[in-house]
Amino acid sequence: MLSKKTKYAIKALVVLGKNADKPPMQISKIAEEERIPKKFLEQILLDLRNAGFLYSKKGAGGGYSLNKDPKDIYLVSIMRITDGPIAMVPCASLNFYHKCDECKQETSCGIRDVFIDVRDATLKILSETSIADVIARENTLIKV
Amino acid sequence: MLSKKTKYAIKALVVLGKNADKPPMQISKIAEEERIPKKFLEQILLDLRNAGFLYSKKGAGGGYSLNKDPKDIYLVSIMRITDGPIAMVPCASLNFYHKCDECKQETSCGIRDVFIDVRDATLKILSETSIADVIARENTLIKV
DNA sequence: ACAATATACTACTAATTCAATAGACTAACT
DNA sequence: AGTTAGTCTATTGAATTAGTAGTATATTGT
Repeated sequence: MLSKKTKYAIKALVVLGKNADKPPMQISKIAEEERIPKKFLEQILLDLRNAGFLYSKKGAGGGYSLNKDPKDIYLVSIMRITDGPIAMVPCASLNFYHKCDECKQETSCGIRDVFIDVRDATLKILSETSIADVIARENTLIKV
Repeated sequence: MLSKKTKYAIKALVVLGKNADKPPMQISKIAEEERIPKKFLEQILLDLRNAGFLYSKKGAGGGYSLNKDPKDIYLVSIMRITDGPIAMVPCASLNFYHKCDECKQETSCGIRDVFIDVRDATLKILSETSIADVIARENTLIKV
């Protein structure tokens, strides 16, 4: 399951993506619009900022805005910041690899082999889908 | 992430699949071979038994054996018993659907739309891969 | 300068889930 | 009867996740 943290992160980035040409948006406004606990969102946006996805400005008239083109923010990057690994087993993770405690010989593990395939299939989608794509999908869904 | 419960379940089924033509295998033996805490494995095997995948026999000479052909036990079925949903968001789940608390209009949610694709990609692999396939993969990996 | 606004940062708490353990019970075989 | 092995329910402990609190810092407008 996706953590709420990740879901909130994507929602916030989508909102900020739609807001791209306007002045920065405040945490409280994003929180209200997306029904996200404000203080929790605050932490999430901070993580995204520290990872270089967001620009922030303090003080009156401040807030958050995207620091990149929505086309260049892929879901996989967000998920790795907020949730960590994409793979369902640690031994199949590219960026967060570690050995399974109980595993005897990883190289010949059939489970790992299958879940490497699952990881690749998931990764293909998540590394091809950007915030701009999510927004585009929403627009399509609304029209239909 | 896959729960340890699911990982242990698959490991146990693989062992039992390899043991298919022999007398039933005891929990303690499976636990030892696969380095799984015995009492925990006990519960897992019980779940799999209650779901119809295993046959069990009490008393001396008893133990567990598969109740189905390893070809007919798909990873997706096991995961749904031990972990529940396959999808990464509840609103994209086929068998364990429920609405996201904070979601306003699900039908036009871009996140859901993407994660339905992820679910389908995952599902394709997991519903095509059986215990027999996992065993076959292991054999191939050992040979190479 | 000062008040108001808004993010930055750290620490903490609550709730939930996951992993594991314990123990008493039932069935089967010798 | 005694031993072996699964059945079943409850409980505990650990880890993770979700959310809250409070203080510090930066920016703007008057």
